[in-house]
Amino acid sequence: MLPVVGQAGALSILAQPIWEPHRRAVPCCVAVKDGKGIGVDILSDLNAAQRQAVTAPDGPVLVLAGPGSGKTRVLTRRAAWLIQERGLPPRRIVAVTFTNKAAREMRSRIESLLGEVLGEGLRGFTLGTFHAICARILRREHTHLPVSANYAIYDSADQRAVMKEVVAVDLNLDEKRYSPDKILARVSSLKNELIVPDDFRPGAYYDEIVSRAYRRYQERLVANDALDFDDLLMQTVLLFRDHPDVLARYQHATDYVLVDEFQDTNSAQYALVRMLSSPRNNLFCVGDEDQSIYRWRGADYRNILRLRNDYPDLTIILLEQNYRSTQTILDASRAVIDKNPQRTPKRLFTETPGTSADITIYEAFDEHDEAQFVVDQLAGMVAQQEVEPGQCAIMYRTNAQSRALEDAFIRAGLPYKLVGATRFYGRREIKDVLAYLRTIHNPDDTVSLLRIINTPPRAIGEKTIQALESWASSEGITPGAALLRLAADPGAGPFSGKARSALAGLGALLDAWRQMREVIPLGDLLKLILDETGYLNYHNDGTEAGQERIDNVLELLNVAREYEDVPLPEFLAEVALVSDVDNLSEEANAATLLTLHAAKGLEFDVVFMVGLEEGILPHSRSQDDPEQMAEERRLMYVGMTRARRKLYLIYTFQRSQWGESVLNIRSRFLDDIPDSLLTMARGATTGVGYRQMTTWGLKAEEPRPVGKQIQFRSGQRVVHPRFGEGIVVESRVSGDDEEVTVVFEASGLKRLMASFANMQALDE
DNA sequence: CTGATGGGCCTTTTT
DNA sequence: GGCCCATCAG
Repeated sequence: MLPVVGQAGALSILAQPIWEPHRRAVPCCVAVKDGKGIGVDILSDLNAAQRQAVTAPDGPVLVLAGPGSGKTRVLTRRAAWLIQERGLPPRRIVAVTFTNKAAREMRSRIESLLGEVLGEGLRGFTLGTFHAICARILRREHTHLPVSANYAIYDSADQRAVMKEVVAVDLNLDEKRYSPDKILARVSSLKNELIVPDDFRPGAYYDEIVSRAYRRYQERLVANDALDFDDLLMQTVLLFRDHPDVLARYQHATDYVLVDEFQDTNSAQYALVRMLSSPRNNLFCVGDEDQSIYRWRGADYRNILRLRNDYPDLTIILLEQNYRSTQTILDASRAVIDKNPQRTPKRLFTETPGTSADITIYEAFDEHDEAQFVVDQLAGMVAQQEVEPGQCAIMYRTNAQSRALEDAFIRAGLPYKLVGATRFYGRREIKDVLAYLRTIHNPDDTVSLLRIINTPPRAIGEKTIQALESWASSEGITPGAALLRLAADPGAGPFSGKARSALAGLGALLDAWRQMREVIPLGDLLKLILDETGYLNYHNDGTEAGQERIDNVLELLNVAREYEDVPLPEFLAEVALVSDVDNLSEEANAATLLTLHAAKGLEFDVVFMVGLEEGILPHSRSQDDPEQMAEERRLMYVGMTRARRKLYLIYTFQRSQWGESVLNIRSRFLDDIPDSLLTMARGATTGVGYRQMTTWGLKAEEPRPVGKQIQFRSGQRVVHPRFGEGIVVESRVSGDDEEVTVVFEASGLKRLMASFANMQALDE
């Protein structure tokens, strides 16, 4: 028997006005005592172009805003202006941002701008990411969907679990040949293009598999009462397309739509923006095609062009004055981005002069030297009181690069903030605990149930799970529902004594929690789960890693206590949609380590960009596609333009990648910056290619002669009859021969045996 | 049924 | 260098 619970949450959602978001219990700072007058402020401190944008007439507006040109400022002022000068009620405005953090900041800025004039604050103002806004719409309109109002939001790990089942069980294919991740990537791009399984016409054989997998995957999601990230967008668009009455309701409730980071919208998001803002077409988009870095996620900066075509009366405003960086940093960034074809040329300028000392270029020996250099420079500047640590950032292309940097910071005893890498909400222990909450909330979410069914171990193994699943399916219910039935009627089902008591025990716990959640706050519920499962003790193995896991769970408990009076579904949805940047704390005065992607929209006094090497930035996976290469260049541009006063550009001579040493050539992007804008730090050289390595030849460790005398030394120039000229990287005795590693000018890295290679040493 | 161990893979970026 | 998976002994 299923207990009837969960109505309260649903009702409180339905009772809200159509657009009203849930307001968190966490106090949000409303700067009421701003002292300034009311009304005049909105246009103060704006340049002509910014003012033009803020006060633009109704209808579609596109603001093309270069980095540091006051994009956020224009967006918030526009919203405030609409509310105050045009008298629009906040609840009739929809504003979309790229991250939750940006949304939070925008809200508090508007509130402080408008001050007391807004008695009740921004009540009903719809402000959030596309995903968050869509999640809310879908929950409210679930009757038109195949899922309930309690639907779970699956992240990539959950998606993977589902797709693995699809490939292995439903399609009976080899996971090695048909990687779930690859298929998911295809499915994701199909969803971003709004292509449902029925509309997909596979051409090649592989797509035939994708098509079948896509269909089964969707079926499994529905069976789990779940949607994935891409569904949030696609299903909302489909909902609006197939139910004109629903769309009309939202359109009537919406007078104005504002969109930030417009260059990073995908087809689904673009469709959504068009639908919502129609028929009034009061649409205000802000973006910069040069900062479009999410192509791989379906984003298409050409939406900016589409906007021009779709709205012939589009007002376009260019913001070209930069208020962030020095002239030197701006010139160097421009030298890099100017090489991209097909872009609107911009004349970015600043009134802040600069010198060539603003940009330092450094060739490190390897990633450890690189990290040490960063730490030394940082510590030096902080000691001289030239900069606050919190105003410094170290940026890299891939998360894997953070490790060496972290090590150096730890060894130097310097604090740092790390964005991404092992994302808080991606950690195993956090996912475990959230899976408990998700199962309580929605027992049909089988992915979550399977995650916790034997975590911590409670003697429910593979065999028992299979028995549960087959019994559930014979009864026509989900495994979660089967567990609850077993709790109510421990005699049901075909289970042996041990398995039966284990399953019924878990079912009873679930059942009890499901009833408790109605009457106790979220934090208490979580505490109860931790206590009754012994989850913390499960990780208490005396190791450092175990303690860290416990700390993380306790941290989650703190978060849950902040959401005390928030209904469970709201909490789960919010938690599923938080990004790393959202959690970036402003409090700690420590340097920030983050990927270039995560750096978008942020600014720092001092920026270190590391790993500026061919294969890393630009990434090797982008080499053969000009479009992707253009995106790598934009990534470089985004990184450089984050810096206010000082920019370090760093690359290494050699780097360990995949556990072995690799010799890298410095990034082509560096060579696009005129020397006159740069200062060379020790070790840096201009000019491309392997020649720079001679600098390090002497620094490289001398091979220790073991028994036999060696012929070649690292750093030595050699010539090979077939490969031509090169430089020895390493040479060591191997058996009774000598193994020489050489990087050749023409053909790159080769490993050769001295006795066969017939190489000649060259004199310098 | 669990935990330890070793081999074969990779690794871009994230809401 | 690390993660996931399969395998095996208790």
